[in-house]
Amino acid sequence: MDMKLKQQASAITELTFDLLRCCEAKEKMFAKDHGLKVAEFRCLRIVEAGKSYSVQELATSMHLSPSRLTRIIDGLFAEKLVDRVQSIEDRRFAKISLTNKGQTLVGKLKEEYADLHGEMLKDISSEDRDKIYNGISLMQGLVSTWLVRNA
Amino acid sequence: MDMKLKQQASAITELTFDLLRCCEAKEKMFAKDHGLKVAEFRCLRIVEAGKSYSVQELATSMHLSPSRLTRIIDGLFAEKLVDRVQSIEDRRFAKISLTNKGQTLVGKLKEEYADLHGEMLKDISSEDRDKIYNGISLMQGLVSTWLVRNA
DNA sequence: CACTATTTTTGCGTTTAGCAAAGAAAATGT
DNA sequence: ACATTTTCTTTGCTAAACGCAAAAATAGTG
Repeated sequence: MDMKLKQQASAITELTFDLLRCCEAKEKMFAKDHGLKVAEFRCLRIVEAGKSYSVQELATSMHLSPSRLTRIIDGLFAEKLVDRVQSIEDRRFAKISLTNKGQTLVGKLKEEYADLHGEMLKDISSEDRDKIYNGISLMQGLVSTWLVRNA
Repeated sequence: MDMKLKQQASAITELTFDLLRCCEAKEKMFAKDHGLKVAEFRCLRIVEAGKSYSVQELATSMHLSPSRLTRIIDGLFAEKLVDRVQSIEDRRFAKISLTNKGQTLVGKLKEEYADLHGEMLKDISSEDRDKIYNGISLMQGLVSTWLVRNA
């Protein structure tokens, strides 16, 4: 009886596809409104204040190539949003971290991006919000492990 | 007490963001494996056999500009996957539809893309699949209406 | 110290995307 | 009837996003 699975898979495929398009549009709008390129916004969004990252770490967590990350970081560095120093222990490594200016911006960015989602979520019940959280959480886990196995 | 909302919004923001990156990687892999550009796959995925579409229809449903669509269709046309004819009633309109070759491909594409998701979903319970469906469905609706209002 | 492995950067080509202007056809006003 | 405006698509141009392969720099190893 995995007719059921097939049907569910089909529906979820369709829905995820649509969600993706919408969220991409949403990200693009948000980045533009804040004077950032989409790639820059995506990168800033994952660096935490105080921590430092290698190019590779950022690349893998963004699902991009290291060379691509070099370019994105170039941009952020030019805007003085991140520092880039050679690691002392192993000078092959770069250590990328937020400048003060970067920290301020990222703080604002995260705040406002969450607010945007708050705006979307404010008219539904708390239970429905939990349903969204649980559903997306499950899906994210599945896609993520699938990717690891198939990449 | 909309502290709760803020917290939920924050968590959903984070999760959606991660899901997005993974699904983009997934789409890219799938398109590449089928010898298609990502944009082409995305376009083919929304055209149904037997129907015909204007450039604008495709553009809006893909959240892209008409000019971008012209180029994507150029590519599909060159590969003889779609036909492009002038509408007889109003010759400003283009009527884009799948060729036989296109129909065959799209059928296979949809089948295999759903199978890929079936593969991901096969090890969880039917109830959890419903949770995913419900969660993503809710979210998709919210983002979609938000976009309409804010674009 | 030569050789190999790792990390990042550079050069280059491809893909994705939109804007503004042009082109073509229909609708509208006078 | 025909000039004007509107609508739909395409073209020319530019920017952004991205990865591959080679180079550069450093570390580790026989």
